[in-house]
Amino acid sequence: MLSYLAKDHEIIRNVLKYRGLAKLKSTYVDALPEQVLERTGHIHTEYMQTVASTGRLSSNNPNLQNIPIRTERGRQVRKAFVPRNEEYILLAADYSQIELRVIAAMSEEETMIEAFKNGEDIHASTAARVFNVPLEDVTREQRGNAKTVNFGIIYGVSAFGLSNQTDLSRTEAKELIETYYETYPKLRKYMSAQVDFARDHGYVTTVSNRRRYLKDINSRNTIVRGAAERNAVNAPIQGSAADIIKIAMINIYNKLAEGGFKTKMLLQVHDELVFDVYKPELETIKSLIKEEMENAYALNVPLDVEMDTGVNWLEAH
DNA sequence: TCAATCACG
DNA sequence: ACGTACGTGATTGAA
Repeated sequence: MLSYLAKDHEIIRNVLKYRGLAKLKSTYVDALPEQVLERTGHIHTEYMQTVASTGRLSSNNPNLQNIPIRTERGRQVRKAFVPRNEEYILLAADYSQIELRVIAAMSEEETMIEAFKNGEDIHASTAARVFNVPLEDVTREQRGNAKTVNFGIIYGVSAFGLSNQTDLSRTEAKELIETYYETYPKLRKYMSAQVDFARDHGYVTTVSNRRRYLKDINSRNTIVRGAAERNAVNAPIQGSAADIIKIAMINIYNKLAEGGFKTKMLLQVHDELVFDVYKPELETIKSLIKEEMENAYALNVPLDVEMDTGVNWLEAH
């Protein structure tokens, strides 16, 4: 509501600005130095394996999966995460668009699979198709709207939700969603098949057969049932991505141990792994990690991993 | 103890 | 007519 009103009132913009700064100060700047363990000189997060209903990890005490990156002041916090000493460098390895690749693979949507096989910018590619323009004529706005739909689809967005998230009217949003499904017809089939499966069985599954039970899937309350139906679509996507990165983590852990490497795996942030790399091992480690992450699980689309190094976590992105 | 807010993917 | 995009954790302030 305040974001909505901000355009008309300076005081509301200032309230939001203050809150943003207060958040950074209380949650990160003040709190994190208190979390340094005296014995090691490091912050030690705790990973929970049985909290998130989709199979993701969660992180607490402190949460290191929500370190700021979206604002300039927030990025200054991320800079504080550094290698153990000057003989080491941080390496961040991210799965590129893993959830969209998973939904493309599970739905066997050929057009989207082809786009990934060709190494296309999926949001631009989607924009070109749904707005029916050549790839090189896609505007920033069109790509932005296509990106919002691509993400929204994974969550089961409505025309109302999409219009709130973009500058499109409800009617335009509805048309865009319809065109999207005409562009990627197997996606709609897949989503409705997941909901049907959930109605019959009471659960849905990921690529490695992790289940999420959906007790509300046959509820007579349309609101409650609608939420369960979105869960039926989203959980296999988010959960399969979680399965894949967990397999990669196990294989990387074993490879690091077998190879007697000094490099250590430090953090997991859902589609990203962060390593403290012993500099002489860097080139070996980079190819090892890329190989293990991209081949952790064979889908009918390629997985792509982007990596970068830096003297701090911000620079490694 | 809970809801609201806001940090992340 | 209704409500309206998934998954988390930390902090704050009121109940």
